Amino acid sequence: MARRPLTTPRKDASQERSRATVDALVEATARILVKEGFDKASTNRIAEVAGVSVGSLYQYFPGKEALVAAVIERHQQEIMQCVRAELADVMVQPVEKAVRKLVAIAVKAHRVDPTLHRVLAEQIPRVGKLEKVATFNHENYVLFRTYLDSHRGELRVDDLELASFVCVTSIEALTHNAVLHQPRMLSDEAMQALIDDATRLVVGYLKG
Amino acid sequence: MARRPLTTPRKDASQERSRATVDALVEATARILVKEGFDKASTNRIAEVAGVSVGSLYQYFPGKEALVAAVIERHQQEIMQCVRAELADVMVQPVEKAVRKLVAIAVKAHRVDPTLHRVLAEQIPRVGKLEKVATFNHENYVLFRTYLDSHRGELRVDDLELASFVCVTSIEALTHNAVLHQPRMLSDEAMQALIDDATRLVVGYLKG
DNA sequence: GTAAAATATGAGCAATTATTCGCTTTTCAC
DNA sequence: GTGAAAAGCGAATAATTGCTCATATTTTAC
Repeated sequence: MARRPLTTPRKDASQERSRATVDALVEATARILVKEGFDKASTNRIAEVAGVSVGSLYQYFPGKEALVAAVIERHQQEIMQCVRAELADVMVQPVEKAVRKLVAIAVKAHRVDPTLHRVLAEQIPRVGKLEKVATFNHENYVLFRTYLDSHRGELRVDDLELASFVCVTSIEALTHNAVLHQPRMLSDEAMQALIDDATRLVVGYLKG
Repeated sequence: MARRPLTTPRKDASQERSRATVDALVEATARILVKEGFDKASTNRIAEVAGVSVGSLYQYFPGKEALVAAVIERHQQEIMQCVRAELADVMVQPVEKAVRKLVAIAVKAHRVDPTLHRVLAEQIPRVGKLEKVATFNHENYVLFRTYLDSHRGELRVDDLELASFVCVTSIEALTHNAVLHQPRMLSDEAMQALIDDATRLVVGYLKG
């Protein structure tokens, strides 16, 4: 078998300068996605906006898809960072308190760079490497499942798998649509009303 | 001002042969979307698969976006055709019956060509002409809002706008994810369990 | 039949986009 | 300081795609 040509794009950036380059490229991709949309995000354009040459781009990313994937990953890291701390103490709360908190957290998560979030949700074709990236929700699902397990006594649902699916899907959809598509719900009072109702929806379901 | 050149793509297909061409193009677009994905759907490829020339394509469609839009429209027509009849009698049912029926209808709707539905939901960037096409849900929203209005007496929600949003969003998300992402729920019993739970979720919320 | 209108063709041009590679500059290790 | 490795450069090339137009075929109307 022939050895892979040396021209294969390398991946790791060991020096600080190169880490800055990688950063600039990801940041530029995000900015273009938000300001100009997905189809304007060509490799040449990204490099230009990042202030680096295309050559450098291909040194760290095999193509545009990888850039977009990096943007998504970074965005999810940001969300998780802002959310992880609050998740811990939800686990030991009774159902009503826990669900209310979870909904609030979901809203908060969707308010981290909502414009980017919207573009990622609406403009990025989930193909190739981007296919699995939407697995974000699975983590939530497992966590919620665990919570239900340990509070089984308070609940009137028998199929916890199904219940987790119902709750996580509903909370995610409600907060997502509210933040990204319902301008009317952006005020603090409106959002509080949504949190109240979403909580009532889910708690009513769980406690029969 | 200069007159638009005569080369502007025309739109209507008056003869039967041309209607067949248009049909073949839309059908080919759908097939490519499903089998090869969005980015493989170039105008040349679409024409090739349809068995017509690119020239003919541009005679009826200004570009690829219009083709995709046509596919979406056709798909929604198919769904509506299969659903409209059932919708009518929901309006006069009491809450529990009505919601259960609505959920069942939503499931049915998502089972009309689910593969295409999935591609349309996940791979098509909502830009340009495709931006508004996702307004599908708004129709559901208005209809449901009307239903709540005329059954206000049975309900324990005060903000009907919010309630409509909560119910429609939840039902749509649950059925969509169940049909398209949860292989485990495809069996008839599993689907019945989902319908039961989704109904309980929404009815519990509406009747306090 | 025949002329006009409608429809179909596809090679080919234009424009865009992805990607490479020979070369320069910077940084690191000693 | 010096050599080697890392990082950066960008014009040039390759590949893809969108789209037109001069020409050919089919249909319609009379």
